Amino acid sequence: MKMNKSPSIKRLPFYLHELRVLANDGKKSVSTTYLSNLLEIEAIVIRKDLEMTGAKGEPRVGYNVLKLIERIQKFLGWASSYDAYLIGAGSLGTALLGYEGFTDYGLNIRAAFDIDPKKVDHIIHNKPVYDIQSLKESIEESGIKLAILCVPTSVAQVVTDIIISAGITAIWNYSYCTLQVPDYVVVQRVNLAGNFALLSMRMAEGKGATKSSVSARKNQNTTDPTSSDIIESKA
Amino acid sequence: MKMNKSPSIKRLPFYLHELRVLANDGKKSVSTTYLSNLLEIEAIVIRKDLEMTGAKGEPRVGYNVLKLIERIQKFLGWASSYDAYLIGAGSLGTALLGYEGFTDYGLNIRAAFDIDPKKVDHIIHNKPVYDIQSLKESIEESGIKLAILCVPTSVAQVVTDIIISAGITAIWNYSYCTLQVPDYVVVQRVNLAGNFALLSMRMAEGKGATKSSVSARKNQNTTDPTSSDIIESKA
DNA sequence: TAGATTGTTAATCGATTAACAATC
DNA sequence: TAGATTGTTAATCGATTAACAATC
Repeated sequence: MKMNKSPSIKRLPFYLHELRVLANDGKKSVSTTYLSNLLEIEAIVIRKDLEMTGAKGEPRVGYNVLKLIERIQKFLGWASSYDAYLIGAGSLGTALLGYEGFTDYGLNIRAAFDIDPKKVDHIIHNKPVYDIQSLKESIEESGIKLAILCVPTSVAQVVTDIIISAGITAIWNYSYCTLQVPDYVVVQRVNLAGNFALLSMRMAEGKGATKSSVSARKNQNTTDPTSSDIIESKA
Repeated sequence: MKMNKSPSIKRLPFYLHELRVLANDGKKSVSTTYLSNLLEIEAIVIRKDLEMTGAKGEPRVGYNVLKLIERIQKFLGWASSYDAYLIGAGSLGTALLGYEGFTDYGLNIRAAFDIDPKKVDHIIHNKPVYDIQSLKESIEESGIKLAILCVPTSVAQVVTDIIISAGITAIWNYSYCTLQVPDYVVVQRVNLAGNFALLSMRMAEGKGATKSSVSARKNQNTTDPTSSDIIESKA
């Protein structure tokens, strides 16, 4: 049984999302063939991924939707919520503050920190924004271990050093730079550029296909959730 | 020679970024060992990736910085600029409009489209925001082929159908849903959830490492740019 | 020369895919 | 039973890693 494969892990949230929709619709069970059609991922791939979570299906029937949701959530550690601080409430940080989908990941942004006096001590998307001066103290007092880093590249390393010294052990890095951190700190890096690189390569290939030359067959292959656009650290 | 490996392609923008910094500093040549230290990617991996672009290095010296930049840009198709429309100027869309780094990817957002009268016909981050009613016409007239999709999940498919009928052939999908598109349309999907899944799995592992129990050895392994957090379509 | 590097070939590792047995 | 499905085992494919020759 495979235990920790990144491509598989990255696909799990897709299953989870669809399963929640199904659960909402009152569906009791679901087959991998059904999910396969929905997500355009091969059924055998889905089955292998689910195996990793320890989920058990029933031949001829499929998987129990609620049990499967529970399994995946537990496997990902999304059953309970991670508290986090968001650092840098610029345009990207503000967008993330407003992203309600994070609760689906079991992620709870408790507060944001910024240097801009116009933002400090205000509320953005229902989250308090504090002065970055108080960041170290807040981390120490709250015991929060996870930081979402959205500061400019120029200060990313300095801020990183500070938050690590305050007790942060996991960083979701939206700043476009390689952070120097001690071994025990986990950094997960967002790589929008890499994602766009894949898109532009595929646009460039083109294969001469234009709208008019295209067959009318069922659309497919538009999404290969094997890879993605954000970078992770080694385990 | 490997020709189209996604993990490699996603790493290229990292090299490009550092190379530009080096070029700015007036550095003439660079070795893969140097880049390796900077990016925490194995030198042999970098060499293999560069080989893919057709770049040639000089034993004992390294690669010419400017030539390498040119090579990578050409390989990625970033030498000339892609014009794009951004659809949905909500919090995420607004953040992307303000992201100046896109010019580094050869991406030029020409305008945004939204349904909100408070935004329509205004300027956000120096980009005009038009009524989404005029989207179809604008695509047809401008001949723009690339759309950055930031609309709510509930309308993503409808909007997708419209823009494809208007001539869009490539979609960078920030909406969290699987889009149904014809074969000739390329969809690159952002998978923040998958990225966070990797982070939370690694946080959960933990291995009991706490700040105090940690060795002081040189930080490393904090970034493995092999995978990322956004999803791509099949070629 | 010794050493730092590129570039090439082979080996290993890991993920996907295929085949098919088992289930009811 | 036939058929839809899960689950398991083996085969294939692709990416990384290792080893080392070539260069100056």
